[in-house]
Amino acid sequence: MLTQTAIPSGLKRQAIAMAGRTTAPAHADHGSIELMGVAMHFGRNVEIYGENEPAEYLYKVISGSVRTYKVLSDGRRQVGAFYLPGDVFGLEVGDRHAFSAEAIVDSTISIIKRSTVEALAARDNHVARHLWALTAQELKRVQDHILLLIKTAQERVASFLLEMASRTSCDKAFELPMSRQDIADYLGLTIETVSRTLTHLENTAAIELPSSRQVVLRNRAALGRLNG
Amino acid sequence: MLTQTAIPSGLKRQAIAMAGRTTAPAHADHGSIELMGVAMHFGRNVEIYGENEPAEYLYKVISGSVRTYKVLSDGRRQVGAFYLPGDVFGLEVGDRHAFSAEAIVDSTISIIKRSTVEALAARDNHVARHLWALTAQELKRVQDHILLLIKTAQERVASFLLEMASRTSCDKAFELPMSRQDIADYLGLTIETVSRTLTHLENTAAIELPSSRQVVLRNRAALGRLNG
DNA sequence: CGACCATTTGATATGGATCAAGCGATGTGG
DNA sequence: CCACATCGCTTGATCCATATCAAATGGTCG
Repeated sequence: MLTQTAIPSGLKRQAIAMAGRTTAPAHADHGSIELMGVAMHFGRNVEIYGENEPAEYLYKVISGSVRTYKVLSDGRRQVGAFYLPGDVFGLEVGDRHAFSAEAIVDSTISIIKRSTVEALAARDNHVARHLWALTAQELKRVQDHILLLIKTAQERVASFLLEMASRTSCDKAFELPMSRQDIADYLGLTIETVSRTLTHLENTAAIELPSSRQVVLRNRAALGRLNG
Repeated sequence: MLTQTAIPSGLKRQAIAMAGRTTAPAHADHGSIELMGVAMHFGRNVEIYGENEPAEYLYKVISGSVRTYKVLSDGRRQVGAFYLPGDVFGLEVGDRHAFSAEAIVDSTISIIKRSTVEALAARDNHVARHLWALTAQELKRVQDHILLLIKTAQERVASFLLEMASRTSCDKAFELPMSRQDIADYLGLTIETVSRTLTHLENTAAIELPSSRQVVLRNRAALGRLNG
C-alpha cells in the first residue's frame, strides 16, 4: 500500500505546521486518491506553490480557501480560480505548475505526492479515469471563466456571486473569503468597478451586504437575468 | 481489433461526403487513436456538431480548419478555439459537447466513435493517458486564452498573430483561414477594432498584409513586446 | 487613541464600442 | 463583357463603460 510516511520536504517553508493525516484507509480503493494525503496548514497569503515550479504534489482544500494566479510582466495579475473546501487543485499534466497558488485565509490543505497518484493510476484504470475527470472539470471551469470575461461588469459580478453562492451551498447568504482585489483580478475588472457594482446591486435590492465580506442574495432572478 | 466499419450515421446531414479511411493500421497500438477513424468532408460554415449535443465522436482535422464557439442569449458569440490540421477536438468528459463546432473553410475531418476510444482506454492505460494528455493540452490552451482576454486590444491581436504563426509553423508568412469576425469573437473585440489594430501594426512596420487573409511578420520582437 | 489596511465614493480620462460610410473583390445575370 | 448586387474589410466620427486618479470612510489591531 502506498502512503505518505514523511512530511513532503520540498514544500514551502512558510507552511506553518503539519496537521496530521487526513484519513488512513486500510487499503487504496478506486477513487480513494482524495482520502489519502497529509494535512498541512498554510497561513493567510502564504504561497503554496509558484508558477513554473515542478508539480510534485496534488492538493485538496480541507478548510480555508486558495487562489491561483499569474502575474504578467507589467504587474497585472490574473486570478485563475478560487478553491474552496473539497476542491482539488495543483493537478498538472506537464511537469510544472501553470499558475501560482496562495492561501487566501488560514487554510488546511491535504497534500499527496503526485508520483504516488500517478503510479496508482498506471495500475488502476479507475484512478486514471478519476484524474482525467478532475482535469476535465477544471477545463469546464476555465471555459466558463472565458465566457465571464466577455461580459459587462455587472454581468461578471452577478455571475461571480451566483457561482460563489452555488459553491458554498449556502442557499442565500454566504461569506466571501477573498478581498475585492482578488475578485477584481478574477473578473478582469478594477477594484473600484467591483465595489461600485456591488453597491449598485445592493441599491437595486438584488443583494445585501451586511459587511464587505458577507453577501445575502435578495433577488436571485435579477442576478440571473444579468447572466447572458 | 476495433475499427469503424460504417459511416457514423448520427452525423450532420450537411457533411458532404465520406472521403475514405484515413489510415488502416494493422493493429491498435498505444496512441494509435489518432490514426484510426473515418475521413469526412465538411463545407465552409457547415456545423460539425452543436452545443449540448451528445458527444459521440472524436474529431481530428486532416485539412482545413475548424472553430468552436458558444452564443450567449443576447447573440454575442465567443469563439473558444481554432483547430488546424493535426489538431484533435470534440473531446469531452461529460456526455455532451460544451461548444458548437463549424468548418471555417472546406475541411476534411477524421472521425472516430467515442465509445471505441473509451473502450480502448479502459483496457489500455497508454490510451487513457493519451486522452488525459489531450484534455490537459486543451486546458492549457484555454488558460492562455484567459490571459489573452485581460490584455489590451493591441496585445490580444499581437498574441493572436504570434500564436497562429507558431501553429502554422510557417516562420514568417502565413494565411488566416478565419474572417475578421471570427478573430474578433475569439479575442473578445469588435471587428472594427481588430481591423484598426491590424492596420496600425502594419503602419508601425510590425507586420505586412499582402491581402486581408495573408500575414507577414516583419518585426517579431515588436509583437513580442506587446505580449505581456 | 492612532496607524494601517480594505473598501467605498467622487471626478475625470480614455480605449474600445457603436454608428455610419466607403471600398475592393467576387460572383451573377443580362 | 460589363453593370450591379453582395460580402468582407477598412476607415471615420462619436459615445460610453470602465479605468484611472484622488480622497474620504470604516474596520482592526497594537
